[in-house]
Amino acid sequence: MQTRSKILQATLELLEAGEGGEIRMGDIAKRAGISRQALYLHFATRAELLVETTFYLDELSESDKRLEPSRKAKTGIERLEAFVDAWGGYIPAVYGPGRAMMAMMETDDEAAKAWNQRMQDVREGCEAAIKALKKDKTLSPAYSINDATDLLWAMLSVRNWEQLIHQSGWTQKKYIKTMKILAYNTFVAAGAEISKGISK
Amino acid sequence: MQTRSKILQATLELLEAGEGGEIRMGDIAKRAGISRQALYLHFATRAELLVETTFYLDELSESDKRLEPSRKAKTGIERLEAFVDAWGGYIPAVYGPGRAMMAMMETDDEAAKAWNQRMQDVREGCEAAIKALKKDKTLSPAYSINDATDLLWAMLSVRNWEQLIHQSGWTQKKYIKTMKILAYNTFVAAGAEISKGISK
DNA sequence: TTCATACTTGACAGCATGTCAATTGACAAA
DNA sequence: TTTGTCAATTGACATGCTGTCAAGTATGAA
Repeated sequence: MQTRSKILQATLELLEAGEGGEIRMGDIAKRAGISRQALYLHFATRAELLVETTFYLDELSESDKRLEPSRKAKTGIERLEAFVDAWGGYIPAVYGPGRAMMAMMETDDEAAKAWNQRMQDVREGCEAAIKALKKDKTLSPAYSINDATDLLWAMLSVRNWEQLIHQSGWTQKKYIKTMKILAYNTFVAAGAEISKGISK
Repeated sequence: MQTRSKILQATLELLEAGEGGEIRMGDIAKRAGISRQALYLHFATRAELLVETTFYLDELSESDKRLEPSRKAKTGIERLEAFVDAWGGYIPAVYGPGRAMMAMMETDDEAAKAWNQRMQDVREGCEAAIKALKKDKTLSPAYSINDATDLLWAMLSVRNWEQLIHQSGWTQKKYIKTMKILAYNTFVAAGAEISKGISK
């Protein structure tokens, strides 16, 4: 049972560092200090290994704890901001495995389903924030709940993060700060009281 | 010289239809009605073929003509809207080849450079629109020119379109309409006169 | 001592890209 | 008519990856 963890750990490390190109099964084996075949004793396919790696990552980083402030928020505005903080702050960690999974989506149905499931969870977070705004009557009248959810989901997508960080060279801090402003300006109805978190 | 066109046409057709998985060199050859090896007589690598296909597509759809209304716009606000119309309307056509190119970016430097170059062109379009707003003093004070450009670029990215159309199931019409509203609300300073184009 | 379990070693099939060499067929110029 | 060139064909092959298979090894428990 220890080998399994060694494999997952090695996979994670390679994916996080992984600038140049694809990570091969052989690379992971080497890093974990075992034979390539031993990988297949624990994970039937590359896709399965990647999926399990994302679950492993969730355990490691206690991803549900990150969402606590968002769930505890009193107002819709606070909830929106807390969610941007929580998920936006988690993206850098998911990005390694996520990139690999997204690359596999073209060819591998298994991987596609797994990744889409995880992204659906994020959508639910978006929806909860939007609904909290709606409940407070601070949701902008420009969008329905569904449209606002879709839009927020797209804004906070891994691809969008990738674009801003890697193509535009933004820092993580700038990303969070700007996404908060953007989310606020987009979804909070004009005239709603200004949240303290948004200062400047 | 005719074979070359047949190849490019076949590639385009396959990429446009291409729902299921990757398009192989053999598939393209079959579709074009020639041998797989003949492809390599015209294009050294798969990456090169894809790059040339995007240029071919530009010719076919007279992509520069699409941008004319944007360049001719009198006000910054009009220019922003026209640009969203032009590029947003072109995305469905680029998406087929684009998806293939983006998938190759992980592994192929050549493809990555070519696609990034094309996306850089889009960025210039974004920048021009933002600068036009700035010139009119209708750019929202929340963002610098660079940040606004990066943000608009991300909003109008192919990935964002993909997310909204394929994950959220939006129609193209809804996409254009909503992106216009979003761009307007985000980048146009409060108090600036309302453009006719944005009506409902 | 015996047996099961986890791992290793090495070979191999499948499948894609890209290369190479020999051949065919058409068309043009001497 | 002959010769040369050019585009395309055919078929074999190297490479590099994933995933499979079979046989062997080490460790620890019964």
